[in-house]
Amino acid sequence: MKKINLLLVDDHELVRKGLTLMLQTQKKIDVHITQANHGKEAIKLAKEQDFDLIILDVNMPVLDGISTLKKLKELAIMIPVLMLSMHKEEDLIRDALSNGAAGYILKNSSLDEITKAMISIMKRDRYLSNEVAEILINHTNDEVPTLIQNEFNLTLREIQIISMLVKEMTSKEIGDYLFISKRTVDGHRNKIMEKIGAKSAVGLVKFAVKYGIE
Amino acid sequence: MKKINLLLVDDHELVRKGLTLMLQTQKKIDVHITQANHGKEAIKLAKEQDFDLIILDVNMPVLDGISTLKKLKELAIMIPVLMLSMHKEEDLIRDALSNGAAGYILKNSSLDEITKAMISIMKRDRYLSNEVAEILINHTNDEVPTLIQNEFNLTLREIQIISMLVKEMTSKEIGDYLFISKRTVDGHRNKIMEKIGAKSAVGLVKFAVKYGIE
DNA sequence: CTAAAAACAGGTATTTATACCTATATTTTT
DNA sequence: AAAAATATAGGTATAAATACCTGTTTTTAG
Repeated sequence: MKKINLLLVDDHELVRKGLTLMLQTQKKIDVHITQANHGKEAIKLAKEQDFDLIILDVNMPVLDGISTLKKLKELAIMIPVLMLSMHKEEDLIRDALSNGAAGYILKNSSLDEITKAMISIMKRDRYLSNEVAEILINHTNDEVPTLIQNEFNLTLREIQIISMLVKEMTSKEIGDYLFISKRTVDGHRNKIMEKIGAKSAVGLVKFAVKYGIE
Repeated sequence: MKKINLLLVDDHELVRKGLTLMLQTQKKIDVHITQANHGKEAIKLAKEQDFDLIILDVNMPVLDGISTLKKLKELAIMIPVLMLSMHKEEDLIRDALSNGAAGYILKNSSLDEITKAMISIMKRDRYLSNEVAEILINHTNDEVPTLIQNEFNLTLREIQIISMLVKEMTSKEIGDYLFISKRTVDGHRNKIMEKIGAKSAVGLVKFAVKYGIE
């Protein structure tokens, strides 16, 4: 069997090392592992190199798992993605699957389950761990709330402005950069604060950090 | 240096393997590791064998970390315990420390930090990671500042000011609350930004969120 | 004991943010 | 086709933050 070229994305060194060790001590599959700390790094690597499989942690700083998944689809990077999560929240699972994740397993999975998932996905099948499958079966179709858009109705422009404000840019600097008036930027900023319920730019920054807009 | 006989308690195989690998690939300390899945198993092992150190996950099924810690004290098992946690909730940290935990670190710790913590604790010192220490400073009025050393040399007053700025309070509001001049608050804010290298209050908020001062 | 750092606070000036107002062209939704 | 939301941007005014200056008192460290 051919060596699997795996991109492993998780912000915890502990988890990366653990999975690496587990995969090295089994004989079903032969894996070469490249590691990434967070989504941003993963995207950079996925653009440069050709992987057979990506294992993506759901909860990460800088760029979370779901956002990374979306970004990969945007970039038309068609590498199958296995999501790895600490939590079994239904919303996250649905969000991941509806954004093209090939599988979803929990971090308490055994080595056996992880390799099974990897093999399935390499064969272009989907894989859900039993626990995850059960959640989806029992709680039927409610909606898939996309993290920020649906909850706060932020526009792409607004998110762009947020990300620049969080880089410590002033309204004037942002305006100059985007070739729009400082006033327009102010307008966007105020609209954003209104939408998310922030009293000042401070609340805006907290919001941004919380939702991984950086 | 003598071999440390470590009992590692975590319900995630991934984390146990990861820590095992990490500890094997460093040379500062020599460790023999016994693993346990959850608190109940840990207590059984601790009664049978003599360990030098216990690393205890906070969130576990069957018997969680804090309960295990309590149970160990009840049984007069005096092995030092280093708590390992995914979350930085103040209550958990206080609960752990007041029940005799010798240290508390987060799962995103580096290998270096983990070994540092282990060495400290083996010397019967306490060890708190910076993130954890800052949570305690911020929410305590004037308790135990001796434990705390942070890399930015922030004073307690400065951390207090940060925590209020992050609550979206203005300099004037903070001044009124603390019965000091708005100017003094401005002075503190500027000093803080200088120390942490922030260009504006935005950078200050990002710093605060990153270090769990909220 | 002396020197350094921290906490305090006033002055002045400039820049930035916030709070209101207004309006128009474009895009999206119904 | 009409209505709603978005992105644009100007005016005016106030509040807040930032950048300099200056100083005193208290606390901490060498």
